Amino acid sequence: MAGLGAAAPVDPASAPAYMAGLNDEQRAAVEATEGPVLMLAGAGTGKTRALTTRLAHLLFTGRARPWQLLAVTFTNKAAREMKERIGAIIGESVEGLQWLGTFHSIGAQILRRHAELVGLKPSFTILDADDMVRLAKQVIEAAGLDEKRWTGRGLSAVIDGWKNRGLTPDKVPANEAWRFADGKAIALYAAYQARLTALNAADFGDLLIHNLTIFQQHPDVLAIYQDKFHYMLVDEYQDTNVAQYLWLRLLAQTRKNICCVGDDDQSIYGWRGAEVENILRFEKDFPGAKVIRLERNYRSTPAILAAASGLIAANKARLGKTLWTERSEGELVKVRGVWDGEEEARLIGDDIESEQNKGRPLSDLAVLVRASFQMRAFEERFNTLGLPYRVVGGPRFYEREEVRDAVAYLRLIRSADDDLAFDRISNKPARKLGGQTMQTIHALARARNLSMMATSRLLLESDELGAAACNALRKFVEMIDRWSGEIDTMSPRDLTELVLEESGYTDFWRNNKSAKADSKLDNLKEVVNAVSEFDTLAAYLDHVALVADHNEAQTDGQVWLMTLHAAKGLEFPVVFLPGWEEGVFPSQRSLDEGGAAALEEERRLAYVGITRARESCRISFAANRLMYGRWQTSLPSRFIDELPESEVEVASQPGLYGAAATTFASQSRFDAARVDEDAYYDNPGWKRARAASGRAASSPPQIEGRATTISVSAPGKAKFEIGARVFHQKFGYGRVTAAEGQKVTVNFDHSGAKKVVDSFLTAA
DNA sequence: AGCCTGGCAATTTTT
DNA sequence: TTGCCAGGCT
Repeated sequence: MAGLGAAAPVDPASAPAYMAGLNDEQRAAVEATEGPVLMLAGAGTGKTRALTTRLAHLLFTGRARPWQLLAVTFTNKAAREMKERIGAIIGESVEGLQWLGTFHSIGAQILRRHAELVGLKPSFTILDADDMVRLAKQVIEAAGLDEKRWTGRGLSAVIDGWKNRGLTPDKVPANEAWRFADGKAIALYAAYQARLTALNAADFGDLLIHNLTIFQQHPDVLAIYQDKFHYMLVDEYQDTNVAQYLWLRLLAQTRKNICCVGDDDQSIYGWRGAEVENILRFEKDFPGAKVIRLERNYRSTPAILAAASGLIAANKARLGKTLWTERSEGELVKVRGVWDGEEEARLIGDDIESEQNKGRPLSDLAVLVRASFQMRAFEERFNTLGLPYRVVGGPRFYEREEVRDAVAYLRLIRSADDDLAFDRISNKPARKLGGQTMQTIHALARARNLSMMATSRLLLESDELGAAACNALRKFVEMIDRWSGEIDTMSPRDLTELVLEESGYTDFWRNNKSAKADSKLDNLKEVVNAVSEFDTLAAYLDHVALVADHNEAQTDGQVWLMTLHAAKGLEFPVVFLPGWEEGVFPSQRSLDEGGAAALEEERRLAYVGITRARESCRISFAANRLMYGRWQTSLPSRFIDELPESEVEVASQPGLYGAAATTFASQSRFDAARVDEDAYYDNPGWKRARAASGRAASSPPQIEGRATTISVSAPGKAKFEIGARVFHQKFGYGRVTAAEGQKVTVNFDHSGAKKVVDSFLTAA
């Protein structure tokens, strides 16, 4: 984006240089400063640019000072990027933009200032997802429930769901109690919150929920912030949950200068509480809102855009946008069917090598999967080919055992009441504080409602513990006390090094002979490095809790491998989208849990996947897949059917779904096998087929193009009688035990009962 | 305290 | 099939 550099000082009166190069819509989005604005920004339409320019514009024109801008994002990465780009435009420090950050970090900032209003000390600890689960587990244990049936994970999910909706325990509708532990859910939630308060801790959800409580109960405090934030900007608005929505609405109430940016078609976090409804409803929530659509796409070829648009058109709940581009024709979207997952990995591996031979850097290529278990096949293939690849996501730095342990020491030093930290490291490395002693401490702590550290001190004054335990505990407590005493005298880095050495924690891993020990020690060093960048231990600990990502080395020359979720916001010249099979994508599990709404979300995920591609998008599916150690036959994803044919080039292996269907072109899009699926009559492919054959279709999708007539063979009757001996290429010989349309259950001699499509079978 | 073994489950995971 | 967890064993 030329011309946006730290350019000349700008006279607010003249046409500002930073506006140069913006298209009309982007410019409108920048200039519509007053009142509510919804910026509907399609994939690849220059959203970030419009948004950062808007903020720069507000500053340049003197409408706001940096500290009067509230700009919220979901990720630290987005916040960082925004800061950098604004800095590049205004050509000066962006230090003053203290209210540019994630919902959670801003929520935490506000909460620290008013913590006492919700019963916390300003030094409260921020708990992450893992801590939440542990705490939930303790609550379940304390309630005497069956811990096998009711897990910490389960409870924390329920609580998190309520928090996403802005519900404190007193506000949860009574009829939702059934959600956990036979109606005890709400009481458990209340107990969980009580524990948090006792621990002087807040979980992620609390960072916003407590804000809401404070705003609602203390209008004077709310007024401070309503007054403070002259202009508000929200990125990825389609991903906001109810709590975030309420928070925004409260803050925007008086000045109403709120600009929400998002794309309803890219809402893929519904399962985490995001409400697409928030964006769909914006104009009702903020009367008089201007809606600005960014529809000009600077990223992809027309075929890619048309394929994505055709697909997403099948969704009902959307505001609707039409992406367009000035780019000229490129290659069609490729759809390829293969025999099994291994072959799919081979195909994509070959493609990658051939792109590489054409001189394309590997970092131009990305493989995007629905779920991480799908990555393994590719990793194996890439390893055999010697293709360097890079997995994005996966276990993160601050989720690793050794890192969490190290951090737990620091947490306990900073905040003695942090029982979760106490629990975690009191006997790691082993220092003779075994289960017996811990139980005594737990019991007393619960009875007295004291923290474990406080309880320990009490116990040391008594004769409750045996001499050995007493000694061990005393040593531990004294050690922590000694370190705590150094918080203000030592640098965070020195203190961390001291703690890791003196506690014996480093030795714990040095003495560990397992293969992992080396990398664990490296990670501990990395913690020390990370701490060095902070002036105070407190600042570091907040960073750890809120900024879970850790700078990873920037590498080139590696193929990207990641989930579709992780790919949102990224783009690549060549994108591979494997695993487009019913059950995998759309994920059966999603569909089971969320029904029609979930299907739409899966479709948006597909849309996100396709729109990541700049030049080439290659979708694939396998007819057979090894899942959980069982071979499953699978049908091509309905999303493949929903791609407009004019934009797609299909190259399927012959005979995927039986000998009868060797070429799809003259049959249905792929094979006859799918014809019998009941759902088939409802899907757009069928409707299109009917429309094409001149019969009335209930709602033919409005897809333009050189659509060819699709002839669909009549649903077949079961070809095999129950009891018939059959042969299957993969499973060998077996006997038919049940038949339902073309789905036949066969008891195979060697691999047991399986459901297969009858076209795979031959009489034996 | 650490090791073994059976049972059970198995997306996505911005903070 | 793998991988995690809890409970029992040495």
